[in-house]
Amino acid sequence: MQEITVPPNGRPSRSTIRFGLCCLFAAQPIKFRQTTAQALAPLPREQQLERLSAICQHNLQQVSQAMRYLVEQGIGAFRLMSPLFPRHSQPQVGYALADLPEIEAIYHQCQAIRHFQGQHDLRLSLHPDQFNVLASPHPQVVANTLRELECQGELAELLGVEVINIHVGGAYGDKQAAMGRLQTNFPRLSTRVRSRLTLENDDVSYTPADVLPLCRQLGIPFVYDVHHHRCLPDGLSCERATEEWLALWQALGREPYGHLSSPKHGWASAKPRPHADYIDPADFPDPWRGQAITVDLEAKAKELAVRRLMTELMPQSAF
DNA sequence: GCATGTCAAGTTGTG
DNA sequence: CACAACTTGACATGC
Repeated sequence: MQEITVPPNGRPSRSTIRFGLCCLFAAQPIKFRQTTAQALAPLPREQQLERLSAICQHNLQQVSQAMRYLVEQGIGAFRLMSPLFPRHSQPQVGYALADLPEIEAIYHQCQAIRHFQGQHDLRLSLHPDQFNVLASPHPQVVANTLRELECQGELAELLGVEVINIHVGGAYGDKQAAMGRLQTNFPRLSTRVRSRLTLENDDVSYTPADVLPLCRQLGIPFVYDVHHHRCLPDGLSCERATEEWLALWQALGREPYGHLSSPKHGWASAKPRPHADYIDPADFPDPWRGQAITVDLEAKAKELAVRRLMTELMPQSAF
């Protein structure tokens, strides 16, 4: 294992802003593996588990490499791929971790990751995908969501992941009713999931003005995606939303988590939603300057985008 | 090798 | 009404 040297390039080791990378790498040779239920289905159970076990080990090894790189670069947060353990909760080919043939090695890898994360103050998060809808009126959808979130919670505990972030989901023509269903379903989650769960504003239905009160009622933090807020504005200014966002996390004694990205086709385009390769420093919200927060950067150029924004913003005294 | 269609799952808006 | 977009490609198949 390489010796970690922080800071690189003579820059200060920590700004008050902690920047985060999402899931993947553009240039670094760090790749995650996957498999599909269809590919597994024809195999005997034993072979399915062998294959899954190998993929899990590969992915954990890649996480270790990713974390070492991030620490070297002064990048303080990392969003893990949600299918790190592929098909974990899938009804037909899903599995309990204890069933994997190499489970001892896997636990050992997890422990090493958790230890490294703690040693280097690297903040880990998970962002289970769009199929997880606690506000759905369909019991089956909610049941699938609960099952998947519990798998994510198990993973989070093993790896030292602090945040499991999801969206509220669909509106079904009545946002208040949908948010009520989410509140009803929330207590059905285990403590290990509830203690990590956060809700994020999206760009089609739920704005910060919707999600902030919901989070307050549930006693969980709000992840502020400022790009979504710009795509789907509400009565709240960025300043106001930022104040409430920070207050919520501070009340819980935790460091605020936000998301930032730039529009691929510019703000004037008809569709500002798709993410650009890099972050335009002008898109960094003024009210966020100087705050002790974590900002995940959603940019196609991945680690290159994080490094570029950090170099562009660091020299300024505001950081 | 390389190109291409497919992958568990939900919901919404667009063409 | 089919399909892309969403945090994001990688896998599996066929040539």
